Amino acid sequence: MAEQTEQACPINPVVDLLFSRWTTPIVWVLEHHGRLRFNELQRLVPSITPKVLTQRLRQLERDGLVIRTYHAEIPPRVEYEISDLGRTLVPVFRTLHDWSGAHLPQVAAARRAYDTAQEEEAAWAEG
Amino acid sequence: MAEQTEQACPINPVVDLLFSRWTTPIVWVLEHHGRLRFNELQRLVPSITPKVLTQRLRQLERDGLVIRTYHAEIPPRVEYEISDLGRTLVPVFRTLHDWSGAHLPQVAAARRAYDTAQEEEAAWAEG
DNA sequence: CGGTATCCTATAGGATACTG
DNA sequence: CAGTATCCTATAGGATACCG
Repeated sequence: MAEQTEQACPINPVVDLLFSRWTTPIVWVLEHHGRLRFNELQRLVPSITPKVLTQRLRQLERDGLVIRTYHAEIPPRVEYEISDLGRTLVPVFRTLHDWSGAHLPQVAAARRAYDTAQEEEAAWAEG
Repeated sequence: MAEQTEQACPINPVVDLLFSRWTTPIVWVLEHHGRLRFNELQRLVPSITPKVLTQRLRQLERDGLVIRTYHAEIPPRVEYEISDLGRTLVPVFRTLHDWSGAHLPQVAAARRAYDTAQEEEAAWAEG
């Protein structure tokens, strides 16, 4: 199935890579705060649980977007930072951010229009 | 939670809007084939079930990215097409596509490196 | 400190059958 | 034709507790 979906939409692989849940907040925070320790990340990415944070960080590390550095001290210290490859996402994120600024209000308006149309339709069906 | 995640990452809303599952293939196909009927869409978006296709199309219609036209004929005919707002996504998708071409190979290489490192570590622990 | 382990639930989404 | 309706399952992810 994945292969066929890929064929129908060439950006599907990059969507899976970059926009699975929690990945953008983590990359964004690392991009803006530099090196961070696990607990700092957990504080800066609100309401993420340690389990899920670990999962996503491992995935991002494997994908080469994030670098994990383990310092064998007592107590142990682990630092996460964005990689050069991860930094190539900055213009991508800016594109998305720009699109948001320009067009999210239109989306909000479309939703309002759709919802009121639905309500009117329901009211009409009612009586 | 959604609000806090938004604060941590300003592109989170647009990610939720554009990159929830199935939305990019649908928008992509509509963008490249023009007007399509429900069953044509179902054929062009491989392996999607009618239930899920309906759900996503309703969402895209509500968000103003897709236009649904109902022709009250027998048999009924419904056409879906991308809206002007939806067409503003073309440069966004191109950005993602360009990033893929430039950097997905690096991601693949990073994964191979990570996996072989893991294997070696496992082999070393084994003896 | 930086995670694991375990358990649990909620939701997305698949399969199948049916209908105005 | 263009969907609904129903049932079902798999997975993501939350809560909590624990560990080297």
